[in-house]
Amino acid sequence: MQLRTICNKTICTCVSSGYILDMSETKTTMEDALREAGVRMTRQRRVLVQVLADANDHPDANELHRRAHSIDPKISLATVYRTLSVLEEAGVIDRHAFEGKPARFETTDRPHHDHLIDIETGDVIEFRSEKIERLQAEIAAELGYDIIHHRLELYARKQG
Amino acid sequence: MQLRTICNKTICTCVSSGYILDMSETKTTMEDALREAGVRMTRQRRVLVQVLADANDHPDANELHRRAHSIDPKISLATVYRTLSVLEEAGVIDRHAFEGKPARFETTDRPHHDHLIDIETGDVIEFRSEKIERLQAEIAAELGYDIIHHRLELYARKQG
DNA sequence: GTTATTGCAAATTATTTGCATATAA
DNA sequence: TTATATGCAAATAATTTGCAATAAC
Repeated sequence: MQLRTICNKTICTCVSSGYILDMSETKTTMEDALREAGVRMTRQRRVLVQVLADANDHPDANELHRRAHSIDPKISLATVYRTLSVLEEAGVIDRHAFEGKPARFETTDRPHHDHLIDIETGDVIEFRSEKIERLQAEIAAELGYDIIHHRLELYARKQG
Repeated sequence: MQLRTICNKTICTCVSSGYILDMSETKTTMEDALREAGVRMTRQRRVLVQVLADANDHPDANELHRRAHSIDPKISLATVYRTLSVLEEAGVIDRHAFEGKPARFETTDRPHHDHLIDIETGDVIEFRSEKIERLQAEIAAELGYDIIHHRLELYARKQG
């Protein structure tokens, strides 16, 4: 299992594949995908895409606004929220609503994964289990359903 | 796999154990547990415990208030919220925050289970998979964590 | 009798929306 | 040029809280 620690906020790990990609290309890829989807590229959207591509944690709307604002003060929180919905719609970001807390976002450039949340610190660790993925699909099928998406979160405390 | 359908709002199933218990005793059990925990039993709390014990779906605070109110109009929404926190704290109910929607509650009298949410209708189906439970614990352990609680939700659409 | 709980209304938090103006295509 | 996006401020939705009145133990 590969493990990557980034600041004291977020840890990214890829349990099975363990591959890490070049983030510098993420922004371009996202913009391409957005044009593809017919999304009008405004200055504000470009900034937000930038901020999201650069983020290696799971920031919420407020934090994204803070970061975007420091690059270009001409960007409002309302636009951040509206843009996040557009980007989510276009499939370039994922929205996670962890317990009670405001929604947090991340780009979809890495393969699907689930999250372990450190309940003491709020840190987020990403992981992926093929077995669990498979079992989920089996269960849904048994119940006569197709999974559209799912959410697996482990709220945990460091051992020892 | 056992399956129990209740109104067009919620379906309860127990994948592995499939046991169904006598709900008429749930209220007494809850009140006992609460006294045990040193929780002062007010008229409002008794009503809410009643409503929760009778519920076989996953009502939100508003709906619980509606039901409680119809038994005893002298109960406010604020008290419902406050009581729900007390009951959760005491471990007699679980709080679930499904995507975006307000939190929904259920008694903890049945064994732990996860949820499949029908994204068309909002229906909730309960299921349990020992294998997934085990895998989760293994993953957390591998990352050096102990799971305090977790959340697995399958957002799905009926087949065909 | 003392301390915790209630109801009410006001506050808070996260997010959304209406509308006049600005901007991408 | 024409539809779409933006900023601002006000609206909404879910939940929480302060405080004086009330009820549990």
